[in-house]
Amino acid sequence: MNIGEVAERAGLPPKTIRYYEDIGLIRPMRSANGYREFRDRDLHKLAFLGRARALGFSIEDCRTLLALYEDTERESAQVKQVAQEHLVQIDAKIAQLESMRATLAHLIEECRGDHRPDCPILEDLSAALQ
Amino acid sequence: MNIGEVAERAGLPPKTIRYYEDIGLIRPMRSANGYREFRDRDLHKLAFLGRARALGFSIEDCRTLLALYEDTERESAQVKQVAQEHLVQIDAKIAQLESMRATLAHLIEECRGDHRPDCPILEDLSAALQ
DNA sequence: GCTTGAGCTTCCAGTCACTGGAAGGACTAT
DNA sequence: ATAGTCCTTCCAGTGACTGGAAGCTCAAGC
Repeated sequence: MNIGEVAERAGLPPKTIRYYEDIGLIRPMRSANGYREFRDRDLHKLAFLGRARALGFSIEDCRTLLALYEDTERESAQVKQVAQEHLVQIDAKIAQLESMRATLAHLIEECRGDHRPDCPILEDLSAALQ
Repeated sequence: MNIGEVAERAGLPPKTIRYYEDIGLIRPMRSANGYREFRDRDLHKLAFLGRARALGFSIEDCRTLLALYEDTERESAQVKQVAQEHLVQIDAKIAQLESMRATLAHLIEECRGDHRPDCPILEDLSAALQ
């Protein structure tokens, strides 16, 4: 398979696939013409990466997960730990966004949003000292 | 005020304040020795920026909000619109994270996390191809 | 055989909002 | 005079791509 076909099937842009090769996540073969030649195994890895990225794992986490995936001697505890640490990060981000959301939604409610200049949103932002 | 004091009082690192000057958000004066000389107005702006950034507004949004803040002729509707668009983005991010969280939490529950290699998390990731 | 267009290659630069570090000048206290 | 802290500028790196330029390869049609 060339990069276009594998991109289609893995659901990743060709640019991203080249980038993943650059950083050593995959190692496709090369045809005589210099084109990358992807095998099923590469496609499978790329799909794995796409799914892991969609779950928000960092590239370094993906590297770890891929290594665990290829290691038939792995202990599932190792995988679970990576996933649990990621879940903690996700929860932290959600909490931060919820907090922003609450403040912002409150300010928006207070603001009349008309042609007059007085605005509780700007008042809040400008009252940030202390 | 020098940059150290204003950094302390605005709650922003000096590096960030220099960066904000670089991109034209603030324009502190200069003392004869080449040091930046911040006035109350600059401090106020920096605190405004810190608060807006803490609410997740992008730098470009901050630029807009700061301009509206300084424009006594503004209509509060303009401010409200910027804030509402930002709220939509926050909601989208929260939804995305909640979706990731749900999938990940489910997979983590399923995984025994012991010394054996079989792992529903890796199985899910590797089953990404249709 | 030639042309056209799509697909592939590499390389460089840009994104966003900083952050770290180096090299060196200015100020303060002893 | 010295030491230590604060300030300056400039350059490079972060994460994970993404856009674009310049050029090679391939398949189809005339």
